[in-house]
Amino acid sequence: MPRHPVPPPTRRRSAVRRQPAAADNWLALDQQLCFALYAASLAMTKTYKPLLAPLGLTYPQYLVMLVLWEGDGISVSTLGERLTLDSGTLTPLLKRLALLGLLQRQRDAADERRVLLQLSPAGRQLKRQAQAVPQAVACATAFDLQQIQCLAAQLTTLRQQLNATLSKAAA
Amino acid sequence: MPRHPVPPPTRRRSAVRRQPAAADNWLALDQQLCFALYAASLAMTKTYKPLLAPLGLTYPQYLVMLVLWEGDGISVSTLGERLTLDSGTLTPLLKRLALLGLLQRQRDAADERRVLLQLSPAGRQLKRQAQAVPQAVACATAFDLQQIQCLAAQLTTLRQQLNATLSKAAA
DNA sequence: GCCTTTTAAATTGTGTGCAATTTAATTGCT
DNA sequence: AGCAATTAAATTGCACACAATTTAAAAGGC
Repeated sequence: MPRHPVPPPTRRRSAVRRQPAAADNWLALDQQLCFALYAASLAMTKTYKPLLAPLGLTYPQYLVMLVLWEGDGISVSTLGERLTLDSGTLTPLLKRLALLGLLQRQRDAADERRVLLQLSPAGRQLKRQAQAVPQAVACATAFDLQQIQCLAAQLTTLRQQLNATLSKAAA
Repeated sequence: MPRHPVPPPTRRRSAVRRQPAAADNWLALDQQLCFALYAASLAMTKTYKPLLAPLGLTYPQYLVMLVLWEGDGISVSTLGERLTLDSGTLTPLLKRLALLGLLQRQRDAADERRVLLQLSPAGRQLKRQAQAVPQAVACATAFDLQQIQCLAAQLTTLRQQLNATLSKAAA
């Protein structure tokens, strides 16, 4: 029975002033948001997996298709801004979607640097099969619509704030 | 200027009965929770990166260290339950942490299947350097403590509910 | 005690994410 | 026009995540 009896507090650097608990708790508190976010995101991905398997899509691929179903003909960088992903992630992913026959990637004649993304008929068709996915996920959350929207709004605010902080740090 | 004029709605499969908008909106609404979660999680990871770089840790490695700082001597699978990660992810990650000299991995003498994780003195020392990280992140969120804790609680509930649904589906 | 079943890690292979670099095309400045 | 600076994708290399398989050890049934 390898229950660890809490490794004796070796290295209590001088008991002069015991940290007022708050310092220790920060590292636990931390886990409450960053880890809660991390674990929830992984759980969400796992929830989608069996629902997307019949469509032949991974979760990030599904997110790309969501954007393109709202409007295709956009460039890789526009897609990247929408999903906060860069070409390093998107290029191979888009090549796979092209290989699946869901879209075409073609250089913009007006600006040869850009690659424009066009859904194929099969890619458009797939939207119908995807219609059932969101409800299934909403059901899996056991949250009502209000809770879902409220939580989503908070997360969006959080993301924007984090990105704003990151932008400031870069400057 | 390759502004795309919205590809003319080719393939409007028979205008017999226009989908009542709700069906279309589900795929957009969906993006509000699952994508909000996804993007917020990525933004959180990016926020941690510069803060963890001085410690020589990646974000998942930091999460492992958080667990071990709360109590080491645990097995890989116990750690995995805590973080909802499996050995396929943890084994190489733990080998890197061992290579950094932050922990030792050793077979449990009482059960040779298990590998127990012991922090090294350097691993324990690192906790002090990590003390400043949570506050810096909390600051970057621009949320107050109440908001952070409330959001974390909702995300934990969400994760538990999703996992419960996944368990049921497996049965 | 033997043998099947279960369990714990490790391994293999695929698919992200992202930093850093490279390549190619456009823009801006003079 | 000519050239430096900028921009868009692609590429390279590293580190997760995870399904599926493998290996080895322990547990259970008879």
